[in-house]
Amino acid sequence: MSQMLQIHDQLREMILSLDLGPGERLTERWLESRFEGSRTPIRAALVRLEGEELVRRDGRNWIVAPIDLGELEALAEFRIPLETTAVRLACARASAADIAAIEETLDACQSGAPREEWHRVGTDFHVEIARLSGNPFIVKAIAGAMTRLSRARWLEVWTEPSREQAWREHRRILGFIKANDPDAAAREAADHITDTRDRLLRSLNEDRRGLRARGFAVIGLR
Amino acid sequence: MSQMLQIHDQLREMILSLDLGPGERLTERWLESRFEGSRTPIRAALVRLEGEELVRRDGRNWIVAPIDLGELEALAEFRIPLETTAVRLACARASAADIAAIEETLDACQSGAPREEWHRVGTDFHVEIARLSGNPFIVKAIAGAMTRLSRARWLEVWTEPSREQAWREHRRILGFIKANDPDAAAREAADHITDTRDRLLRSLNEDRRGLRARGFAVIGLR
DNA sequence: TATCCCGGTTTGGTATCCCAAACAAGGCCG
DNA sequence: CGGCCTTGTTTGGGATACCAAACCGGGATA
Repeated sequence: MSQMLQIHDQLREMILSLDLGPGERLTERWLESRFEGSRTPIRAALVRLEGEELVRRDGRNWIVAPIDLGELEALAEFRIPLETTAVRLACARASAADIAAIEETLDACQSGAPREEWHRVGTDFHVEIARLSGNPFIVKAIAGAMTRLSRARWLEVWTEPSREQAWREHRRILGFIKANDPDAAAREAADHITDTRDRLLRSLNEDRRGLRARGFAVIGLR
Repeated sequence: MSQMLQIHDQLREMILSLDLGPGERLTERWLESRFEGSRTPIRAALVRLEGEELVRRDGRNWIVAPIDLGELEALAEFRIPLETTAVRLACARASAADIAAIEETLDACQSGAPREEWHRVGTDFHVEIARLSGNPFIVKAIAGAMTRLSRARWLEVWTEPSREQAWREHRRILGFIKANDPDAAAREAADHITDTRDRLLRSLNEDRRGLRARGFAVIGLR
């Protein structure tokens, strides 16, 4: 693979895993030594990441895109019509095998699994469901939304019950798709998005102090 | 403005206006002489345009993204839930002044206006409506969708009646928002998207010969 | 002591250079 | 005569060189 793509992927991973702090400045020279490549591929990777809004310009400088917790509401508002549409289409179009494959990945994530695993599966679920819709625009839009959500979800304090709750909701959505009940699936999907948003916001609100202590500027959180 | 952004904007314009044919190869050296800049900013512009899917890689080469007329259905399917949501939100959130501003741009486009004007206003309308929703994710998604539609709409043979029809539908959507009737606005918006898609597909189907004559590969058109 | 100014340093923006791989054309061999 | 290989050219990928602007810090000054 080209060096630029390697750098892009690594940098992306570092950003999404909060290895690089939101708002942190990135100098091309630092990245140059960090990745042992010249500025050319680094620059390309940065431009690419800028398109994904994971990196942003601040004047002439590059910075890791800050997390704006205020956009969590807008994000849910955006996801609801898309995901309800996605599950409706999935009812009409998904094959039993596709559904079974998603069921398997859900089952593979047991209570004991590491947090990274839960995080990834919880995100991928929505993208995979979107894929069942067969509509590439919906898939890309949801994938983008989940990416934007991803870092905020790392900030959340995950309790066992809330984790189980989300898992059950995923399971229910999938069940309604399997049962070919588009209305119920859509209702369940919308509720799930709302619930998840509320859980996330509640957790962040309760943990404001903890967030600040960990050095996160809690911006946009009402 | 930086040279890279100038190149990006110009190239983007050339692509969207079909000045550069879909599928046409772009060599960095040609762009270098065309824009009288070095390869560095040109490559950055290309990477950026790749993110907008206006340019694509074909092996090691850069090409102008082909038009896939087969995605027109998926595009409508994607837009309907988003735009119905947008108009609903607009009913709740838009100020009279915002609505009036859009009305004005509609009125400013009279029958005698050049085709470019109609094209632009017809595209911008949807983005402006989305903006009334106050949700930046919806705005960006719809803007992206309209960009993807843009080139296909240039291929359409525009008749005076169909142009008037679209204008009336825009007017009606706006009217329902103004009247604060979200259900009617949503229904109208969905119908408009469906109608527009059908008009476009019908026109392209009837004009297959013309398209081929103009050198367009009619791919993905059922 | 607070402020302003100035020069040195760092940074991103651009131009060039080098390279390996892809490509195309021409010639060689079967 | 046709297919294959060779070789010269073109292309994109990466590295480096150079520049102007932004930034920073220290010293002079009010």
